[in-house]
Amino acid sequence: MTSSPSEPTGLRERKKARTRAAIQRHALRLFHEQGYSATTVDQIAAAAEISPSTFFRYFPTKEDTVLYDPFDPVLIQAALAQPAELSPIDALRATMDFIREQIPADAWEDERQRQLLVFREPELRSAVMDKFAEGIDLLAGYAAQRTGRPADDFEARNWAGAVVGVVMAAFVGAAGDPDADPLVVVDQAVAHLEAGLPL
Amino acid sequence: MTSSPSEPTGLRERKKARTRAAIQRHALRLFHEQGYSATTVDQIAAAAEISPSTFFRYFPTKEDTVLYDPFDPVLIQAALAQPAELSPIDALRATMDFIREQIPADAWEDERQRQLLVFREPELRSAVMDKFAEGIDLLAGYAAQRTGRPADDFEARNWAGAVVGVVMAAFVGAAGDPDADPLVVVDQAVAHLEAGLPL
DNA sequence: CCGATTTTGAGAGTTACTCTCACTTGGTAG
DNA sequence: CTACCAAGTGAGAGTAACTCTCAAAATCGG
Repeated sequence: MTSSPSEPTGLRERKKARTRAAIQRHALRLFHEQGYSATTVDQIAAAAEISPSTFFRYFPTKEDTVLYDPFDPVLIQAALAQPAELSPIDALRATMDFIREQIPADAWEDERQRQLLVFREPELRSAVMDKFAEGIDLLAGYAAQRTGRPADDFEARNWAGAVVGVVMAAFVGAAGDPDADPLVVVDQAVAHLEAGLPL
Repeated sequence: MTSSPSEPTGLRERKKARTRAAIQRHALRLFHEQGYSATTVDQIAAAAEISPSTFFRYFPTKEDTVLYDPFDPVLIQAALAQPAELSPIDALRATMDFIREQIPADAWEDERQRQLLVFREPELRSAVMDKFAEGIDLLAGYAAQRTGRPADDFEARNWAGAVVGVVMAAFVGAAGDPDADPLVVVDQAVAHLEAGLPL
């Protein structure tokens, strides 16, 4: 498959990574073909040519095959790398611009497919919402640090809640629309938030 | 055949309501005593003196014994009853005041216990987050209606997302603190949101 | 090449949930 | 009062997501 750019790891680790990727790929394909709940772990294991017990060594739950977002760590890295002069919200915007420029279009398309699946299946939706909630903690710490406040500052938390909420609304609203670009929608949402949410 | 069930006075219906309440009561008690995942449906059924299959006739899933919020419909009713002159956010505040005045203290205490449980158990947390997400749709429609906008208005949705996000942040932040009064925390959160989220 | 470590597969066990079927019980009409 | 119907119930079989254990196989370090 895709040749790793520079991974001087042992054969063991490469094989592991390949198996992991294979499981995820086959899982997503099967979910796409038959739906999430109609696909059993046994089917995924069979498709990836591993035993069912091995499946659970790679993914703690069936959900996790879909839930893992490869861009999450990239995004966090980019956010932390923003210049300190920027306000939290400007830093956020700059981070999104970074994504727009750095992520190749086809990878982004895969990611969109994943998002669509995740918002369509009710079982997965709730798991994703929980990830959003985790995002509040992350963003709150980020905002607190950037504005020189204590880590558990109430206003920083509140701000983070509003940002995540606005993003959540955008995603939930656009869940059915396969043509909506999440980045654009989030951009608009953040702008409206920054303007003080005029109604 | 009797086709006007406007009066819930049959012996059958009363028994049903009693069984339902008994299941829920024993479920919550057992969850409190042993933890949520350590409690099996069979145990709940045994405690409520019904067969396991009957359990699922009353609650589609084990989660649902905890997830049902008795104040939800009351809250929605109260929100809809607010005078039209109030801005969406003032209407919201007035609704919370209504709760504060109308809900008896002991019922509210039970509700707080339930909330604590729900935010502590990771399995339940994600389900609750999904309920929050549903809240966005509800609030968005509410705000749109109050400001004379189309039901799917972007800014109304966005506003709803921010409000729900802020509330979510408050709850998640106060999840571990059994002394925090949710109403007070939400009050502060909404005030900060209204002030434009200064950081 | 050999011994230690890691990874894997087979299989048994638990639990949430589904479905079917026969039985009982509450409500009602004659 | 009786006979009948529909609703509520329990027993039990079945499925699927996990969990755990143990032994075989692959990989690695020396």
